[in-house]
This record gives sequence, C-alpha cells and structure tokens, in this order.
Amino acid sequence: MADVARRTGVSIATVSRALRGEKGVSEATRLRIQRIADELAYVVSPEASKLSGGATGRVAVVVPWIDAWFYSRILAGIEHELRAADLDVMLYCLEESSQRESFFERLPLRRKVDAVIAVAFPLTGPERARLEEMDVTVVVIGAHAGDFPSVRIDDELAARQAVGHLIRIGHTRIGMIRTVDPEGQSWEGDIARVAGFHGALADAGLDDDCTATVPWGIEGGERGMELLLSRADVPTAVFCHSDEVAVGALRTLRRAGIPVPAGMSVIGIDDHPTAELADLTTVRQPVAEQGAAAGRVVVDLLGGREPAERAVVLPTHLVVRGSTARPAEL
Amino acid sequence: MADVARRTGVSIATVSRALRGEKGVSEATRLRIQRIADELAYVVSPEASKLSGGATGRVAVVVPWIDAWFYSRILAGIEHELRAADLDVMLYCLEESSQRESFFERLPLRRKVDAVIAVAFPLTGPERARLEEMDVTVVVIGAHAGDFPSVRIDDELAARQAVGHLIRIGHTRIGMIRTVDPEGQSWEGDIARVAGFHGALADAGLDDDCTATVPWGIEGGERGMELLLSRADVPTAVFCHSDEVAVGALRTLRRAGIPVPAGMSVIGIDDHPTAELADLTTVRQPVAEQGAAAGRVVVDLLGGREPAERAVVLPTHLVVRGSTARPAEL
DNA sequence: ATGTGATGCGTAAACGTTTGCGTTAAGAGC
DNA sequence: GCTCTTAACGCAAACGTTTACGCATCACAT
Repeated sequence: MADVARRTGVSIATVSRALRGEKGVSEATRLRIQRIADELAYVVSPEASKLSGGATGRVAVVVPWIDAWFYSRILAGIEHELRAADLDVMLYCLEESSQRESFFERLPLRRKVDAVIAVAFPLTGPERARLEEMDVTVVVIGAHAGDFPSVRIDDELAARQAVGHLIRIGHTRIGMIRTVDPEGQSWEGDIARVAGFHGALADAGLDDDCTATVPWGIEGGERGMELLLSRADVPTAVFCHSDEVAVGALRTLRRAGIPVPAGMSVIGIDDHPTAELADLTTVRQPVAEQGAAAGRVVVDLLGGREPAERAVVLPTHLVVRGSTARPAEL
Repeated sequence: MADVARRTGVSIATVSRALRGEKGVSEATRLRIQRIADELAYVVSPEASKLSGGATGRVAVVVPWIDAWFYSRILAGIEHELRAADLDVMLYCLEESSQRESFFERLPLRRKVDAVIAVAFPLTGPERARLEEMDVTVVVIGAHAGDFPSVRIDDELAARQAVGHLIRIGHTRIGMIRTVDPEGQSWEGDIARVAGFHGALADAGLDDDCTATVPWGIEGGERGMELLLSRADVPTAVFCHSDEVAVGALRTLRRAGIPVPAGMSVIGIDDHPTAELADLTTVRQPVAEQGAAAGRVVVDLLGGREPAERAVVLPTHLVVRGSTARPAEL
C-alpha cells in the first residue's frame, strides 16, 4: 500500500480511503490510485486491515456435512454470492454435536470473520447466546434461531404439498419415514415436516400416526420402508423426509417385489438429481437459491444496509413423476 | 496477550514464545502462562500474528465446482484433515476458465493463506509460474503440475482396469464416452483415461477408436450413448469417463429398450453412490482419501517437515456389479 | 475584505503479534 | 573463585492497515 501511495504521490491514508470507497477523496485521485493499484495487482492485507479496526472480508460458513447434495449446493450458492461481493468463504464442517459444542464454546472464529452463516443447525440456547455476544453478524439457513436473519423453506408447507397430493389422488392410509441424525437427534426441518404430515392428514380426517423413524440416508430409507411394511395396516403411500430416503424406500420395494406406483406410492422432498433418475415424485425446494439468498443478506448486513427481508422463505412446489398414482383399491 | 503477560508477570514476548511452544521458555513458566491463558480463554489474534511474520493458519482450496459429488467429497477429506491440524479452509470456486485466469493473475489470496490446494485443475504454464512466484506452498490433486507435490490416482491404470475387465469377459468391440468441460476443454484426467482405454485395447489387438466426446454429466452420458448407437459398428460394451456419465448412458439404453448387460455392458469410474443404486460396474477411486492425503501433505509442508511422499498415487480397483456381462454373441 | 463550511489530504497513533538483539543469572569447566 | 557457555527472559522495532485529528485550500455568502 505504501508502494501505491508513493507511486501515486499521495499519502497512505488517502490510498486506504480511496480503495475502500470512502468519501474524502476526489474522484480524480481515486481513479488514479485505483489504476496504479490495479497495475501493481495490489490487494489489501486483510490482517492489517482487521487489526486496525477494519473488516476481515471473510465470512464463515458452518455446515454439518459437505459431502451431501443439499449442503454442497447450499455452499455453492453462498460461495457464488459472496465471491461476487469480494468476500472470502471460510468453511467449517462440524459433523458431531460434540464438535459443535466445542466450536461454539471456544469460538475459534472469534476474530477471524465478519459474519457467520449457519446451515440447518439445531442451535441450542447457549450456542445462540455465544453467537450473539460475539461481535459478528449471523444468518441461519434452514432454521429459525432467535432474532437472527434466516433463509429457509416452509418445511411444514412442503410436507403438506406432498401429503396433500397423496390424499388428492385417493390415498387414505399414508405412512411417513422421518429421520434423525447419526446421534439420534431430530432436526427442526424434520419436526416441521412431521407436523405438516399430521396436519394434512388431520385436515382430511385421516390421521393414524403411521410413521417410522430412521437415520437419515438411503439405508435409513430402506429400513424405514421395511418398518412400514411390517405393520398390520401397511399404508398405500409413503411420504419420505427427503428424496434420498425415498430412494432407499424404493430399493426395499423393488426387492420386495412391490410395484411402484401400482402397489405403493412414494414421494419425497428436495428434487435431488437422483429423483429424476428414479422417476420419483417430489416437492422441489430451491437449494442453491437459499445459499445465494443468505449470501445476499450477509452482504447487505456487512454493507450496513438493512436486507430486503430478515426472514426469507423460499417457495416449494410439487414435481409429479412416476412414483405416485391412485391406490390400487380404488 | 498483554493481559496474560501482566497476569503472569512476564513480558509479552515470553507469552508469545510460550504459547507457540518455542524454546527459550522454561517449562515452569510455560505451564503457568498456559494456565492463565486458558483461564482467560485467550486465543491469539491471527491477524496480528500474520502481520508480524507468523502464519495465517489458512489454506485455500481451489475447486472448479463444489456441488458435485467428487469435489464435495474431496473437500470433506481436506477439511477434516486441516481442521485436525487447526488450519482453516478458505474456499474458492472457479467455474469458468475466465474466472480462473483472473484469479491466477490477480492472485487475490496473495497474503491471505499459507498454502493452496488446487483440485483437478488444468493449470496453464503462466498460472503455474504465478503460483510459484507467490510465496505459498502448493499441492495439487488429480493432476501433476510442475514440481508441486501432488495427490492423485493413476487415471490411465484405472481406465485399463475397466477396459481390461470388458476384454477379459469377452468383449471385442468396446466404445468409450469421454468428456470435456462446459467450455469444450479436455482435462488431464480424461486424457489419461482415453490413453488407458486405447492402451488396453491395443495390448489386446483390438483398437478401433470407437469414442464419443460429450460434455461431462448425466446428459452428456445420454448423448454419448446415442452417438455410439448411431455408429455402423455399435460396440457391445462402453467404458464411460465416470459413473455419472455411465448413468446417463444407462438411461439412453433403457429408453432404447436395449437390455443391460445382455445387450450392452456399461462400466464407469468413481464408485459414485448412484453406481450402487444403478447396479453399475465401476472402478472405485478413493475420493475423500485423496483430499485427506493432500491435507496431510500441506500440514507436513507448513510444519517444515518433508512429506512422506511428494507424489501420492492412491490405488483404484474394480467393483463388479450387474451392468457388465459377456457379450451376447458368445 | 472577512468569515464560514466543505472538501481534500497528510500526520501519527493505534491494532496485537513476532523476532532480533541484549541482558541477566545460573551452571560448567578450570 | 574465576571465566565461559548457555538458558531464560525483556526491550523495542517491525508488520500493513484504519482513523481521529489537524491543516490547507477553495467557494461562497456576508
């Protein structure tokens, strides 16, 4: 920076102001400085910047997993948006809740970032508190946590869209495969989807609590379907927590020799790429868009602007494919 | 830090040395300092640290895409390993080659990171040069680039394993679906796989150059299969650049009413999760392990240790499933 | 001509570390 | 008991920014 200043014939302070677009610099010199800085391929040292009261230009993204379709797409959306605003993305992957706890207790990103985007986390009260007392802006995706701005879908509505479809085409015995994480915890999204499931059934006077709870994933889906097939009152349709679970359910059905959709309708949530391959009816949620929306909120907040909305809820909609049909009895 | 020093009754310098485990501090005072620091939940400011000659504790991971199975798993492996070494991951996603160019020209991470892990990039000469003149340690995954340490699989060998299997079970007319990126560029991995394909055929005296080139992805696979089916000498088996491409090929075959494997054998590379679902024979490559290995190399290098190997090549092996069988004619 | 308020810019003091060099004290060798 | 070495520690100068403050300059109204 001193270099740029010398080259331009102004003081370091002026360069600093010019580069950050602060007022107090004439347009002429700003342009001159900008040009020289570009020539030298100069980039401000975030360290020095932060050290003297500026921003780090970094935002942390905290996810439970990265190697899962949903999270990697969210991440892609975030990255794209933040990159456009010249912010860097620091990735934190906290699989186990013990890691999460120690993370929020030690807060290793205390002075490392300007903002934190937490994806789909079941934030506990103390964790929220720690985040609040930390001096960063926080945005959550896929959950509402305290007063933090959030981006999500309406999970209950999505479930109602799925179950509503099954009811509309004539199903009366409908099961659900719900999920827990590897540690047996139910997450907010799942709870909302279960609520939507029961809500839709109750509205139609059909509620009979036909659910199976399994660990999230394809194998979970396989087992979930087995559980439902073990019941005395085997349902004619199954609403799955997500497409990957539904794919597992389909595998069990194939092995069981039960034709889909003739013998069993299956519906999921997500519109995962394999949903198209498996010809699976589902409720699509915009994933990358959620990440992008969260990114925009962060950019606004860091720029001192109030974001357009503090609680963004993106729409979901039914995608009808071949895994659902009228029940055979009708 | 000043606080800790005052509390302990030593100078700031001593605290700094003690906390970083440098010599020049007696064990007694080190322990005392450590205790006080823990009590105050003190963590060094990475900014200040870096500013005065220390390390940033950050490493950049540069990938072309994140929302793809391969890259997100690589990333997961890297993240896990670096997290264990207390290093932070900064994510850079450069989809288009124009972004890549400007990235390597402007080098926005000049003072931001200690190391760079470049994943599967076709690094051009100038880009390598820029990286070299920058003062960071570099590790590449899925390619060899200059003298940089690298982690990868032997793509040519993997191709030979796949094609060798097809030959061994009796196929003599074997096609390949190779891929290019959205901009029409062939990547190093693809070129090596093509070389392995031809090499294996040549060794068996079978080479007849039956390849189709398509953009990477499921749709590419669909089109690639269509192209091969358009030939006068339709092959009896197809080796696909990767499993996702193979899945596309399978879709086309299903639509065409050609039974797999009776009418056509299909094999891929990766052992993508959907390969199991699609019952696809494939050559498995360890993905997360490649990320982890690269992470370890970085950790070693930053720690001033020479890594165990400068060019890690991880093994691949055949996974036989139901999409391959002897050709019908035999 | 004088005062007033912006505007454009420079000066210098932070920010919280690391590190080269200097000082002190303790132990080793004679 | 004296020097010599070495270990343990303090001093102070960087590192590259941001920002409060101050000083000109200039336009404009008085």
